[in-house]
Amino acid sequence: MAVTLKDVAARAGVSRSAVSRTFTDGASVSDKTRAKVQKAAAALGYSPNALASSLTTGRTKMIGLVSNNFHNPVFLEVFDLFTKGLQARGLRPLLVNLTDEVSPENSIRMLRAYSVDGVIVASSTLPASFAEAFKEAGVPVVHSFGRHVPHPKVNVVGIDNIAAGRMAAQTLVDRGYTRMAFLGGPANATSTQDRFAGFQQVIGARGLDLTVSYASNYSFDAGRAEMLRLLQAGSPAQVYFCGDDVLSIGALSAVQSAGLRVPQDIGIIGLNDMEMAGWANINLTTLQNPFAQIIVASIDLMEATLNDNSRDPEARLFACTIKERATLRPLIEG
Amino acid sequence: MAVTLKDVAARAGVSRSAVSRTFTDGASVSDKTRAKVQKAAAALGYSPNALASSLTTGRTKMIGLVSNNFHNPVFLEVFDLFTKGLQARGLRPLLVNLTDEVSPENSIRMLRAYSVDGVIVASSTLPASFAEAFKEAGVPVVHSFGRHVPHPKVNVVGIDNIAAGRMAAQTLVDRGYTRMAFLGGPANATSTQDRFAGFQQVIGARGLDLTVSYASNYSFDAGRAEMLRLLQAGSPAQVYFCGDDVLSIGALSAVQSAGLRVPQDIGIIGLNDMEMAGWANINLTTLQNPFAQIIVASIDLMEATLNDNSRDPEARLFACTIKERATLRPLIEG
DNA sequence: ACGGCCTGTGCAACCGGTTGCACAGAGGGT
DNA sequence: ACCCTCTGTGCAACCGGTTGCACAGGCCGT
Repeated sequence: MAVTLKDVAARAGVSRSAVSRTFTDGASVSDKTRAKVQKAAAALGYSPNALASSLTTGRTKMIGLVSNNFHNPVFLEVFDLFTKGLQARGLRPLLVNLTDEVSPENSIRMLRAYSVDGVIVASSTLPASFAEAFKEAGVPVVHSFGRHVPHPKVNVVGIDNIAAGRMAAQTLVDRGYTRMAFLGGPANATSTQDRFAGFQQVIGARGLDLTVSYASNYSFDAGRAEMLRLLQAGSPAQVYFCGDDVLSIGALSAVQSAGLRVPQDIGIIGLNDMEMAGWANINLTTLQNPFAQIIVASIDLMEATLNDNSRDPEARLFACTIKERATLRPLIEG
Repeated sequence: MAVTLKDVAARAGVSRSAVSRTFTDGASVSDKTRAKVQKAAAALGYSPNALASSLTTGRTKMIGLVSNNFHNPVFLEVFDLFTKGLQARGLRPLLVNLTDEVSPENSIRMLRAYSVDGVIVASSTLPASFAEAFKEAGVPVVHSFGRHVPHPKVNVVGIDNIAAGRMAAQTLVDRGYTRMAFLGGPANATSTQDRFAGFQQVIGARGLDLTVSYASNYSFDAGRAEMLRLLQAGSPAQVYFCGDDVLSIGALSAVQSAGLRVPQDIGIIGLNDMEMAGWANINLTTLQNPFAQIIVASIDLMEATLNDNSRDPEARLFACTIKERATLRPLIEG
């Protein structure tokens, strides 16, 4: 059925090695044979079998793209950028949906069976140990959107969550808020903890009011439910720093449902700057997560690790920037 | 580095064939050798190389998942369901992001180089010819979210767009609307054309008013822009059937920005029932696209075609159902 | 004319598995 | 004791490529 090396060799009247060499760059072939081979290959519609060659070269150019975030719309943007970025470098994403699995064993076995060159764990909610298990299995790995630590065991790329917390706090202080609240994502997520730590640092240093609560997960419903609960409980804060845009949008809808106005009665600031945050009916002030930079850096790091799997793991982190829209009261001048 | 068949065979004191046979079901091995092999394999942490075996079996269990819809949030749900569904059957999705590519040649070459067993084209905006090119190249293919035709050249699974258009129209008629409008997606998309045809059938038969316009693409901004234009032009219709939920949400925001109320001043009905449509601050009445069914059917059809690539291509189509929320005036009783 | 070098080619072994075939040996029937 | 069948195993060839090595032949300098 499929046309192979041998067919091309026969038609071109050369050895199989000659054909193989014209299709691997850096190999030495004369112009004459190369021309013959290319003509025969074109006539037969031949293209080399990447998997067969991986058997001897040890490279498949496939990268496992592992994630468990298939419900937060920002991850569609993430998958878009990852697939485009990998394709642009000749790498192929083998997508793995973790869903309910928390232990990495199955994924490791599967991805090794398929001889992926490396694995990118794209998740803000998986623990560091997950990515580390791949490294222990000898698979080059990058954890994207993971927690930043000074000397990580595996490559990690993400935002500086502590700095982001500080930035959010400073933004609110500059606008004259005095009674703030933190409405985090799941309390046990390291990103939540780090953001809160940074937030608290700045608020605490000023001696301002700070209350804390957590949504059960990163979703609209969880954000709305938690904010409704807070409003019902009475005496809400002046402004809420939410763990994520989708949570913010849920909170926003709760505030509006309660007949209160944003930002006049209650302010909201999110984090991520997902596409939807910019929609005219939402117009959320938020900290912009530099997705594109993180993804480029992740792929860079992946390539570097592929070239030298013994290099020391590295943490690359990026700063968020504030994206001013319409859910905070204006800056106080002077 | 990696442990191979040979290592296991040596440790278990059997031939390589024996090892191979214990890992392929249906092969004849005695309980005694099987036990020996499994013990040795476990001790060495062996797992078979799927790509090497594909060389002789001709099956990789990899499926190309090709799409160009990386901006419509419903497709995150689609990818979630596809990856889970494929994984559950032991298939591995190799994700291809088409982005700006419209011609299938590159994808075909690439996917053949990786010997995928089949290809699922998941796109509502690619022409039928795209999927057909895979079939011509000898690759089993299913087009999900494609256009339904009675005798398709390739397997196609999707919704009955004409019936959906009729259902939308009937829903509006039942609520006493008399001046309706169709606010479609891109005018050259077959889904848009079919939905309009069905819509027009019912409206026309009653002699009711119908105006038509198109958004430049399936996005919030396009929906909002088009609706703002319509409102500015004056004398809007009583109700709009939008080509897609994300378009509806854009239109909804435009109506609200103009100071009009939904559904009192203007009604809106969408199509898809994306997660967001159910959010409390949107609450969009819409036709529910049976994603889960479509995806299960697509994978079923894929498996059937893998087992017999000469079977006749088949079209499976599913009906939408109306999801009542709050953007239409209530039903007229009696 | 001779030796040395350099380029390009083919042979054959190998990557990690699978599988048709021959055959050893156990077990059963008479 | 004999023959037959049946189960399980190993050998070796093969899947579609890559690559170390030997070597043919051309070219150069002297």
